[in-house]
Amino acid sequence: MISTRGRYALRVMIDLAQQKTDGFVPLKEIAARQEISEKYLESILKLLVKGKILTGLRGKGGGYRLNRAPEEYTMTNILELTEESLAPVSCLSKGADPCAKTEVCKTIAMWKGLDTLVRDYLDNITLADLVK
Amino acid sequence: MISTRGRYALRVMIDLAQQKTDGFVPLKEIAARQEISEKYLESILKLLVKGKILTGLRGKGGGYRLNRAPEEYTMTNILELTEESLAPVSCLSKGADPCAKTEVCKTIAMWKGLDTLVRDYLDNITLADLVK
DNA sequence: CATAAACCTACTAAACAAGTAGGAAAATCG
DNA sequence: CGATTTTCCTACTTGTTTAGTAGGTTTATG
Repeated sequence: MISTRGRYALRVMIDLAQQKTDGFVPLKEIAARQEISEKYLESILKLLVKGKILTGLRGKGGGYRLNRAPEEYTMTNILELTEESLAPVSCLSKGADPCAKTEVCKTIAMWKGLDTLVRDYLDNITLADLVK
Repeated sequence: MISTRGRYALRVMIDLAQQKTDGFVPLKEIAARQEISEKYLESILKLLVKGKILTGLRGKGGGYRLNRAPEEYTMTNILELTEESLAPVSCLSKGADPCAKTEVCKTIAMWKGLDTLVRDYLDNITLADLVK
């Protein structure tokens, strides 16, 4: 289940993609438009900056800006920064300790199939698709 | 992300489907085979009995038994009993309070698409497929 | 130098996951 | 009946995560 964090991140990205200016947009404005607490949003934007999908600029005239064109962001790009893991089961998470029962596990193929299905779906939707 | 509860439930169902006897199988045996704590497993089996996919019989000679043939159980049938919700976002959960922003939400179509995708996938895998 | 902005650290409250403990009720068998 | 086996039921614990808050520091502009 995608968390509030991920859904908010997505809303921010959409908000930024919709701004026609190519300047920096202050958090305050985004928070107001999206009706999300400034402080909480701040912690989410920090993740997006750290993940290099946004740039933040301090000081007067500063704010946040997309690093690429909306077509260049997939849902996976955005959500993997906030969600820790998009895998359906923990043993398929990136860097998970390998399961001792892999050999006898009757379910792993099913989970891998689901993982691929979800990932393909999210990889093929871009920010531009949502803004349209 | 599917919880331990859900994964254990699935393992139990597979375990029961693999028993050739059509009698009742005591929890103790399942727990031993699956290497899961008896007490924890108990709380999971309670959910499955409550959800009517297993029957429990008390007393000597008692235990648990599948209610239907393995082909008759879909993954959704099993997982929805332990997972609270299989929806990708909370506003799509059964009985969720409707989102006030539905009208303007740019993401709902994407989430519905994902929900359908996952549900179709899990609806078309049966317990029998995993036991094979 | 004032102001506006991102950045950073720390804290809180509530919910949930995973697991534990102890006993009550029911069925069987001698 | 009475011992045993088994599910059923209630309650507790412990750790982690979510969602959010608070307050201050750094950086850039005019």
